[in-house]
Amino acid sequence: MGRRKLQMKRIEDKSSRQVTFSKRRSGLIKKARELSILCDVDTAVIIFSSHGKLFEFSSTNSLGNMLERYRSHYEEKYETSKDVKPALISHAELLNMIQSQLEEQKVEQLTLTDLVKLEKQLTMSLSETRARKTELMMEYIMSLREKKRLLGEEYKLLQKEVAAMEISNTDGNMVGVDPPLELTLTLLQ
Amino acid sequence: MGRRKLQMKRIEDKSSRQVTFSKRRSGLIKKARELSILCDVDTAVIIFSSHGKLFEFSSTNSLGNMLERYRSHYEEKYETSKDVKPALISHAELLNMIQSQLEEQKVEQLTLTDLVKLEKQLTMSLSETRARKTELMMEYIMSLREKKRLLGEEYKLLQKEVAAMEISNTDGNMVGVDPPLELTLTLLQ
DNA sequence: AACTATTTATAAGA
DNA sequence: TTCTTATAAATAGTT
Repeated sequence: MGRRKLQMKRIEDKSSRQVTFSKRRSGLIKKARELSILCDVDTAVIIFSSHGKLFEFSSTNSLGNMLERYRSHYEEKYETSKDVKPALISHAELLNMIQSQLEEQKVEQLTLTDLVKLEKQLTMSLSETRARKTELMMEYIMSLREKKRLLGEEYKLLQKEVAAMEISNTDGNMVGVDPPLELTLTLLQ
Repeated sequence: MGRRKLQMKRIEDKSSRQVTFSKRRSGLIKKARELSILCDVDTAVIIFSSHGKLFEFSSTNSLGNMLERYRSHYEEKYETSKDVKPALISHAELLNMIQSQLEEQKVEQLTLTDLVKLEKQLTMSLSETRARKTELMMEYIMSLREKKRLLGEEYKLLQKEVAAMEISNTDGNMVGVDPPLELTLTLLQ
């Protein structure tokens, strides 16, 4: 669809190959986006330029999700990568930045509804990330709590033993030691 | 490009949504193939229909190759930073979302330069927020460590007292109690 | 980066 | 569904 019909083979002229790459790349991504919106499906596009530069599109909030989904579609065994990362920024902040960036452009073109829609999109993707982060934090905190619990048990055991010694001491003639048994375990609550 | 211009939103009529899906899906894959041939690049497309059926295209022999390449590209990009994990939504993805949201507004008002500036702003703000979160987490972790440290000190004190009792017991005639003093404080490391 | 002549994709109709 | 066709959209070559 241009001035001439192209033969379907590599464009040899480097310059026009680059121009065509740029045009068709954005065209492809636009089509992928439209497909996902119009037909309510998830679409992803990955492009590696001849020099290894990556271009990507995903209709879901992360291309990683698509890839994971793709893998699970075929490979039942896929190591769930735990190296998932915290989300980073509030929606309000993000919107502020976007708005301020656009302020000098055509803010009047952006309705509140547009921003709300945008926020909704961002919210969805952020909430997932946030959930993963919370999970990781909870794991860590639970492991600390467990350590404290174990220590607390040892501590109580020791208390009992000390108490037993005291009793045996009152029966015998032991030199007085006055352990601070009133130490509570509030720290372990 | 048809008899009428479509609104860019989900096609509600199930039948025509299905027809459009079929047409545009093959169109998208055709475009992906042409892009890879004309411009000598590697392209992959993944589509999950609303009922989970997978459609795929890859210019290389296997889509798996593309995904591996994608993954290594991604990991390489972030491998150097140990503390900070990569965001689930990359800036590229974020920009995709923003752009798609704005597409029907006034895209022509947004130059690539604007988007690059926006991305830069986002990047800065993300790293700040990330740093702040790390700070907070560190604070929290440090407070837990402090609690453990205090508890450890009490524990050591108790050990000493028990040891003192034992010594006085060997001097006297105490009934044997054998406290597990070998309990270490490794948990507190 | 823009512009347009053409080709291509596709929405609705048959 | 599949084929047709009017029309929208993409884009090759040009400026």
